[in-house]
Amino acid sequence: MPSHEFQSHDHSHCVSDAMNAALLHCEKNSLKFTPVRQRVFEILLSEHKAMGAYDILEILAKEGMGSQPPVVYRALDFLGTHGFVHKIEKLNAFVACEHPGSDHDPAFMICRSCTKVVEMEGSPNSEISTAAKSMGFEVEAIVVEAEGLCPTCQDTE
Amino acid sequence: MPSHEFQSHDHSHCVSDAMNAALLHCEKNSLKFTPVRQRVFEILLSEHKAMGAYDILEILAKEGMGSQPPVVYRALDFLGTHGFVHKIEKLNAFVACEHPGSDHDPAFMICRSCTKVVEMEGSPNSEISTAAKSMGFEVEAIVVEAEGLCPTCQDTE
DNA sequence: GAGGGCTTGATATACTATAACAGTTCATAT
DNA sequence: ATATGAACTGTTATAGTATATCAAGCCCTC
Ligand SMILES: [Zn+2]
Ligand SMILES: [Zn+2]
Ligand SMILES: [Zn+2]
Ligand SMILES: [Zn+2]
Repeated sequence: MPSHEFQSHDHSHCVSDAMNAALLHCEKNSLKFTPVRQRVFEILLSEHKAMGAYDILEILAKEGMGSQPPVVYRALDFLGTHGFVHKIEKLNAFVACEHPGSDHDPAFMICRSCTKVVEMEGSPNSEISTAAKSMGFEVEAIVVEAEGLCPTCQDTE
Repeated sequence: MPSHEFQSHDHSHCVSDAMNAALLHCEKNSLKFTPVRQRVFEILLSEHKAMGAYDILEILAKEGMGSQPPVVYRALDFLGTHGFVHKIEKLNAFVACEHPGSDHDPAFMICRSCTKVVEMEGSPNSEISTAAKSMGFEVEAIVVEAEGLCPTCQDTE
């Protein structure tokens, strides 16, 4: 399966896989996957792009699901806590997780041209953990965000 | 020299080394290291901690060096462009660079307890670059920020 | 059916960052 | 020496991101 998310692909699978994983996980852990939370997750799943909280809020508001910031921030907090979405610190924005179910420190590639965001496979940060450990630093979470050009945008430059 | 910046150390060396390197670099490249820029850099050098733009601004204002946000953001932009300071995306805050002179993608350790921030040696992100390259992604800049507990704060927990 | 925990609604506010324009300074070119 | 222009600073206004707080509703359970 070399088709990764920068290339065109059957995106409906991304959506249904992620949503099913989330539904299952909430079911198993008695988490309340409420309409607002579910809708925010759907919105983030619609594309492999990061969205700002206020962009999401605007969509929610149009649909009559809450029009104030705390609504969306609370939903994002829930989704983040349970690993369904990640925050992209560099962009102050949020993306749906592409590796649902697994507990992981995500690492991202952000295309500055098409603005797509893709999660790397396998959390390639053992090197960082090692470097930190060698200084006696105990790592609890790692932010890794690579910005640049995706394969498609390199061609069309 | 295993004394790294989480431990107590002769910090005046950090300050003077960084300031000298900056002065030299500006001299060599005909950059205008103006009073505001120099003072902002000094403020960031005073501790190995990240400071918010408005924290810096507050100090500047007390000293009569400009009291409006653009003043500090412009100074930070200059200092960042020329590699004297880095932004910590996770904190929306800024730190003085600990490896002046070298052009580098920084990588940080952030202690959540004492809030000190230390730059790792050697930009340990070849693993990430490799992973990205294998997907055809061309990396231009990398954010690496590890959050956790520094050696000192692990003991006192 | 009363209590308690969690979710949502709503208001207000805090925090972070930039746009735009005016005034100054300083180096350079005529 | 003066004009020109680029870059820096001052200032006002505004945009964008995030949280604190309190009130009201829902759901589970005891
Ligand atoms: Zn997809
Ligand atoms: Zn993920
Ligand atoms: Zn020091
Ligand atoms: Zn540095």
